[in-house]
Amino acid sequence: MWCNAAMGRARTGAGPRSPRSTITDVAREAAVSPATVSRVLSGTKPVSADRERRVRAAVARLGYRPNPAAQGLLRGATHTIGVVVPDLSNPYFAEVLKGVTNAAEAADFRTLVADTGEKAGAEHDAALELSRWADGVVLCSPRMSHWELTMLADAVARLMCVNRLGRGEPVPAVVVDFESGVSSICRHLRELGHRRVVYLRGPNRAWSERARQRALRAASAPGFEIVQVPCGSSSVDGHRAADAALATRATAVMAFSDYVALGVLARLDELGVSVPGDMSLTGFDDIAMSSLVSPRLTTVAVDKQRLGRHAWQLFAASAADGPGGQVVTVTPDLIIRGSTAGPVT
Amino acid sequence: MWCNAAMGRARTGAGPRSPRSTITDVAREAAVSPATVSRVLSGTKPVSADRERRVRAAVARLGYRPNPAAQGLLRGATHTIGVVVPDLSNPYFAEVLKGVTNAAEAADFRTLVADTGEKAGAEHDAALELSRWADGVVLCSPRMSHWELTMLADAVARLMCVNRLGRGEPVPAVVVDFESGVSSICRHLRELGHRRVVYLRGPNRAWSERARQRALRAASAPGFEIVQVPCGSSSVDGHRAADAALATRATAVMAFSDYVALGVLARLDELGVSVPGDMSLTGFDDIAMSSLVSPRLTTVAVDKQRLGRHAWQLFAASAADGPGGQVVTVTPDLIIRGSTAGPVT
DNA sequence: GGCCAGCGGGAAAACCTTTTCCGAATGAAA
DNA sequence: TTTCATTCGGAAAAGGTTTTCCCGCTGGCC
Repeated sequence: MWCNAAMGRARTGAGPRSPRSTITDVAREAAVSPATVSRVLSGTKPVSADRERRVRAAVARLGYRPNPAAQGLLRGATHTIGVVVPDLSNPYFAEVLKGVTNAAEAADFRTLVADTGEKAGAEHDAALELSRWADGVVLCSPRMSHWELTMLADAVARLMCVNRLGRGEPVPAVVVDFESGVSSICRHLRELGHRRVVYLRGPNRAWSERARQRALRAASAPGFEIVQVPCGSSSVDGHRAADAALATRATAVMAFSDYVALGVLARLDELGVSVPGDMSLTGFDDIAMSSLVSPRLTTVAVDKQRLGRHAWQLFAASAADGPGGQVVTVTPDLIIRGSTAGPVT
Repeated sequence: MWCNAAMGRARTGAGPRSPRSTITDVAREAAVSPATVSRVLSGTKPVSADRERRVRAAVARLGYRPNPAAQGLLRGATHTIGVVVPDLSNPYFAEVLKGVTNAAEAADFRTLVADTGEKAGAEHDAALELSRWADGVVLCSPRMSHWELTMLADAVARLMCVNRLGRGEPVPAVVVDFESGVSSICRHLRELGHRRVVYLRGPNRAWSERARQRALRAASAPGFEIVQVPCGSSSVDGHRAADAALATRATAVMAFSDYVALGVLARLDELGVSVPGDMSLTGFDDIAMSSLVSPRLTTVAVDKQRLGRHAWQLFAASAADGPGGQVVTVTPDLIIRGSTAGPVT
């Protein structure tokens, strides 16, 4: 199919530098009007068999493909969705992006991506810029202020959030039920007999961190003490914070994410602290690597591509309905592996 | 800056559903012609101070942003670059994408992304589709046939490859010097005293695998035997292939990639085989996780974002020069960590 | 004081596609 | 044979921006 087009172009001797052929060229070549070419290609209205054949032949011969800018201009829509992520190096966001991209592709949409380099200040502008080109924008774990997000929602017609949910933020969102995840972990550790555990905090500005805090408050009780240590969201942060965690004399470490947990695990290994013998360890997210390290990491599994697919569905829904602050919640599952055990007594 | 625009829009009471304001609206608001508005915004020609002030005020009040489709239509260029990756879940490709995106952003370009789901058959069509929208397309580790690539180069004006280089493929490329990397690993293992090592093969269709094969042929010699075992490119493949590798009675395993090596490491751990005590292990790429596992992985470090940046530079260069089959080679560095040691004798 | 140069600004064309509107032609029915 | 209905196809407008072309005005120089 496509090879006809390519070969046709090659046969004409037109190099890739030659200006792309337009619908008018095709029309002239097929001795019909541009309107007829458009009709054949879009199937809007029936065209006589003879003309259709001529048009298809001309299209193949010239390697014609409609100019999307012109289509976009006319339709007022670009068939493109934008995704803003804090950091493409982070597999979590890459997976969400993949989920969006695959869903978009299936609907014949393109995906524009912007990487803000973890700078919260860049998120607003990136989204605004993307919204010029895209019909809608997905914000991945945005750290921007409530105020900025509200402004943005006002400027961008079809805005969706992943893992960010605010009261009074009228933005459709798909969120992981962090509270349920953290609760499962707490319950698991308590049932194992832990009485004093340490939690390594993520970035304060992250909405997901605040959600975790709510769950921690609910879970802490007499006989189950939770000590907090500031940390961050990367494995390097975890590696650095491990010593402070040890100093708390807790028997288990709950890390903000798998990433952080892997950093902790590496540091504990360096220090000769056995996991789970001397110290239990849990993560969050279930990234691919977590089942490949030793011991395999007890964590909470989130289907990240699914988050992306849901975000796409919110986008698709926003075409029909008005802009409703619809929320999809994805509940993660506790995966008990080898990094947790009862405390040494 | 941006908040003026947003607030202006909010102040007018125009919801996000209202049609976007056009240059004509701004012109009417500022009591000038559309041409003047364009000139103020682009700085093409000087405009009197008074008019300029009026135009800027109107732009802010209406929250006007030029329609990129119209600009693209007129300029014949979209200020967009496309990137085709086999799998966004693979951090290697995500990093390359990040490199391209960041460089593009700096030049005020947008980035379109397509994920082919590791299906070689989808690459050609994805690239062709992206080329409709983008001014150029970067192909990441394409597995398509030589023939398909040649066809594609003919149809897409500004095509660049990452980690794919063919004689007679007139496509600018940035490639890792796999042969140098594999040679370093072989030399390292031989110096440690290994005499019989196993290589876990990657996908046959991958160009990088063929480059590795050339280096292996050059390195194999009497007294340094290289046994090959088919494997694949994922950690799951490595996990599966570990048993076959053990059966070869080699003293070291060279994996196709870090990913594969991590799978091997996990399997060896399950089997109670000590690394590097009983078996040495090497990877390729130096992904983030490789310095976090225990033992830390001896590997070859490739700066993946740099690959992306170089791809961008090739794109930028292709604007000036004609389409030359320029090639940038990035030489990776051997990183000796804890997973290699002398063989047990 | 008159003429020329230069500058600022507006009108309009061009970019490419889709879609509406209308005309023409063909077929059937009266 | 005439008329109406139906169908197919072409002409043209619209969509938003940039840029060229041209006009008018002002300032300087002779």
